[in-house]
Parts: sequence; C-alpha cells; structure tokens
Amino acid sequence: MRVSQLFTKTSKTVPSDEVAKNAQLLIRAGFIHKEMAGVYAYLPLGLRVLENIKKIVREEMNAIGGQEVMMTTLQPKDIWEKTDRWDDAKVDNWFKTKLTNGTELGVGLTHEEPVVDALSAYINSYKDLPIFTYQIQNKFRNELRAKSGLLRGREFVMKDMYSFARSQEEHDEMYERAAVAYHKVYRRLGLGDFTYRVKADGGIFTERFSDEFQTLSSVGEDTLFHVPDTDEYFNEEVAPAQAPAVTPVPDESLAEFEEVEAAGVIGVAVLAELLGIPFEKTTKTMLYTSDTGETIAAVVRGGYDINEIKLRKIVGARKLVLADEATVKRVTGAEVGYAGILNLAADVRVIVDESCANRTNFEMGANRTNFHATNVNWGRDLPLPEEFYDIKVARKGDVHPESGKTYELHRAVEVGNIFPLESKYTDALGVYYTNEEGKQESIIMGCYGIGVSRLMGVIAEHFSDDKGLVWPENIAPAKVYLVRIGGEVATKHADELYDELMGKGIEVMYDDRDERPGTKFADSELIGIPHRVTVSDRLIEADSYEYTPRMSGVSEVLTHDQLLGKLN
RNA sequence: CGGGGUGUGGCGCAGUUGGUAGCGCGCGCGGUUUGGGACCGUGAGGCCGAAGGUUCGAGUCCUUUCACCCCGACCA
Repeated sequence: MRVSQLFTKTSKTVPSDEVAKNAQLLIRAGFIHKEMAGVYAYLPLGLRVLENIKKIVREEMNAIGGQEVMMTTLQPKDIWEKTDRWDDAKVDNWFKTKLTNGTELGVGLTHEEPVVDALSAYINSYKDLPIFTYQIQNKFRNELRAKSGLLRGREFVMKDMYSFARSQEEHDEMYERAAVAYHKVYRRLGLGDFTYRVKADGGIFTERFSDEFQTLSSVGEDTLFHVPDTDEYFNEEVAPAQAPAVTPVPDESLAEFEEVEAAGVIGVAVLAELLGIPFEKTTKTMLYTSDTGETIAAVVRGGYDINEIKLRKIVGARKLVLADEATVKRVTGAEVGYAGILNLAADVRVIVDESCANRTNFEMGANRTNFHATNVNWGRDLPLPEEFYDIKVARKGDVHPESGKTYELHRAVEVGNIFPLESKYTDALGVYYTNEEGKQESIIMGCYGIGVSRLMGVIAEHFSDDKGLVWPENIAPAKVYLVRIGGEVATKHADELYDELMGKGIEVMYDDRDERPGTKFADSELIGIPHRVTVSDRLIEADSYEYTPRMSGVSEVLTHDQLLGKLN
C-alpha cells in the first residue's frame, strides 16, 4: 500500500467528542470514522485490523469444528415469541422495526432463535449431532449509553457461536473445548497474559455459572474478584462474599431497645452519622416482588448493596422488582424508607444476609414512618433467622467463603462470554433429536460470543504509547512502514525494496509522499506499524537501511540481508 | 431515564456590555527547505446544531428542539 494513495490522513488534534484513548488514537490515525454515538465506520487501515482479528477468531473456531454461517439481521417476530423473548425485559435494548404492511421485525442483537430455527431443518437423528456453528457479523443493541469508543457501541462486530449436543456430558466437553479455543484466540492477539476466565451469572434458567473472558484494563467496566494464589476469578455480580467481622466485636452487653425519630433520614450513611453508630451497625432492608407473586424482604448490613442475582436464585424467582409503594405500606405499615423486619406482615419471606449475623445492638428500620429502631438484638427483639444467606454485592475487603481468603479486585473488560443454555431454546422451538432407541430427546445448547470490534478497541487501548498505536504484528494493518527520504536515487531504491518485500508476501505501507521526514516518522508511529525501514540518500551511499521496531523505538543500521532477516 | 457539560470552516479553539465572525492545524497556488510533525508569501473555505421569539440589529438574550461527551442505573 502506498501512503500517497491512502485516502485517510492522520490528525494532530484529538477529536473533542472522544475521551476514550482507543477512539482518540484510532480516529487520529484514520482507522475509524465516528458516524454517531457508539457507531463507527471502519476505514482502510481499521478494516485491515478488524479482518486480521476475525481471521484469528475464525481459525480457532474452525479448529474445533466450527462451521461458519451468516444469519440474517432482520428477524421475524414469531420465533422470538416461542422463547418468550420478544417482549422480554432482559432484551429491552432491542432495535425493532416494521414492514410497510405493519409486520414487526427485530434487528439482530443475538441469534439463538434464528440459529435453532435454521438448524431445525437438518437436525433429526443423533447422527446429526454434535454441531458447532458460528458467524461473524454486526450486532445491533440499543444500549442506554454508548461509551468508551469501540468498547461499547450500538452497532458492533461480534463472533457468535452455538453448540448443539446430545447430552449434558457432550455439551460440557464442547463447552470446555470452546474455552480452550478462546484462550488461544486471546493468546494470539497478545492479550493472553492478562485475560482470565471468570465466573459470571448463568442467567435466569440455570443454576450454573456462565464464563466470561475478561482482559485486565483500567478502563474496564467490570470488577473481577480474584481469589489470591488461585486461578479462580468471579465477576462482581456473582462473587460469593463473606463480610469482614463487625468492629468492635460483639461482646458488649445488650443495650435497651429504642425507637429513634429521624424524619426524612433515608440511607445508611446519614443515618449512621445521626445515630452516632458505626456504619456496620446499620441495616438495609429492601422489599421485592417476585414474578411468582411473593413479597420478599432482603436484609443486608449497611454499606452493602443487595445482589438481585443471588437473591433471585435463593428465592427461586425468574424476576424480581422492587415492591411498589402500596406493597411497602401494606407489609411494613410505614412509608417507604423505614422498612425493617420487625413486625412485618406474615406473608413476607425474609432473607437475611450473613453480614447481619454476629451483631449486637444494631439499627434497623422500625416499620414506623420516621422511626428507626436501635439496639436491636437477635433472639431478644426478633428471632434469630434459621439460616443466613449471601445476598449482597461483594465489596472490596470481602472474603471468599470457601478459601477464607480476602479477594483481590481488578478492573477488566469483557472480551468474551460462553454460556450454557441447556435446552431452553431448542425445547421452546420444538427442535429435538431421535436417539438410538428411536426416542425423542432434548438438545443441549451453548452459546459463545467474542466482541471482535471491542477486541480491536481493547488492543488499541492496551498496545499504545504517547506516540500512538503499537499493533501486535499479527493484526497490524501492515508489517513494515517504509520511509523514503530523498530524491530520485532514494525513490529508486525504496521502490525496489517495496516491490521486493511485497513480492515476499510482506505487507508494506510505503510512505512515498513528498513530505518531510519528521512527518513520515510521526505518522508511522501514530499508525503503529511494527517495523519501520528508512531508505535515504545517506544510507544508500553506505549500502544500508535503517531499521526501527515500533515497540522499542531503537534504530539499527543494517545491510540488505540483515534487514530481510529481521523481517522474516 | 436522572445529574453535569458541549455544539462556531475538514479538525482543534477564540468571540468582551447584542453592531453582521476570527486564530492555529489542515487544504490550493508560488517560492525556500528536506533525518523528527519546517518557513515565507498568497488564496479558497462558515446561513455560528435546528426552529421560533425579543430587538432597528442576535454567534451573543429568551423559548423549544436535536446531537455529542462525562457520571449513574443496564449490557459483548
């Protein structure tokens, strides 16, 4: 590629509407063009990088038997109604549209239903399974907020693979095979040393965890909870947590139960200050209504948030919503904000977090408008719960219950997610197989996503310095950036080297522009091509070339053969 | 959707108490330069996000609206 022919140009100024480093660099270097919030076009250099990433992903998916397809972006409503997802609140970031005759359509945001629908024509017998099939394609999600450049867009490139197995055992084997393939992908992309497999929420229809692949990054949106000295990582949303013990230790004598008036004081921080008690002695009670119609009081120690994923699994609900005002009034007899579990209506199911155990003389909402109860004690003012649960969002300082170790926390970006789906989709769409005995059986499914464009953002974010991008060699838009300095003689030599390298299959960006050397050097660094070769009159006289790796920036003067050695 | 901020040539910005738009980069032309984003001269390019209003007069004041960014709630 001759730089003089490239229609994109580099920019010295950063776009004012981008804060994310990946977007700033990629736009300045001319890799992408922002069309609107969370929607980017890929320009020649950017597309090369994207395609290089896809190639690696594709090779690894093919290596485990993945068969590539391309599903449609327009999606019919009916198959999504069969799985109850057309109006699912969990899929509320869906772009939908209509045909002129009024028929509703969805714009592809994921493809479980269409893939199952398409394969239903071909899966009949146990002989037709197992299957891995995948696609790489644009996904559309109406995110509440696009942000961080390529890290969270509304239109993005995703690789999604689906597995179909005859049994849970077969599925588990495929699932692990996919996980291995994922690790290979990240390793080849240069992210292997700081990308981890992390346990995450498995969703509403399974007790299992799903697995995420998370790349450590300060710009990440996720918090990983790492059990020190192990390879066990949890996403914040599922990390089992044991709260550090309350100080002072609960050996003080029981004080007299009291109800304190504190009108309008809502929230534990203010409350703790007002009552002059430590944070940990306050109690937060939230009331939920489940999809089964149950009212649930969830109780955690002050400072913690309630983890609805954990709570949902404990109470066996698919969905939980905060109880409405009327329900709160009915079960507590007070306005919202003063709920506790003293004297709750009998039909409320109470779930108390373990952080609330082993406390004495604690505070709790009095179920009386404007009042908080203090010096509450288990066994005296209310019965000690038969069981304490873990329903809190894990926090810094929390302990991993199994190992007793205090978690280490890391920020990370989710670069992949693999998900056991059991037979939810296949059953819902009525796709079964016939086993050896001629009996119909459920098909066990898994899905496996990699955010391809997000990966490009993560890599740009990570592999960069104050001069610009520093692409790993296997995804760089070119291997060599050839800088020509000088007149006719230099041009002749540079042209020859360009032809020679291209002839050897080495991709070269040849800066044949009539620009000053500084401009060319600066551009080569901003664009981040791994190897820079300079041809100049001075070097030609010495029959040599200057070679500068982008990573180190340290130049060497080499002979022709030495240079080729470096580039092979 | 809540809170905060920003919209002025392709990009980055300035624009006083309202008086009819300017700077840097980039771009065209001429010249000098040629190993780290050069310099001189000259030129092109903007109904100031949009709509409405106040005013003799609006980039500036008022109203409405759209877009973009950041922080939250949701997600690859």
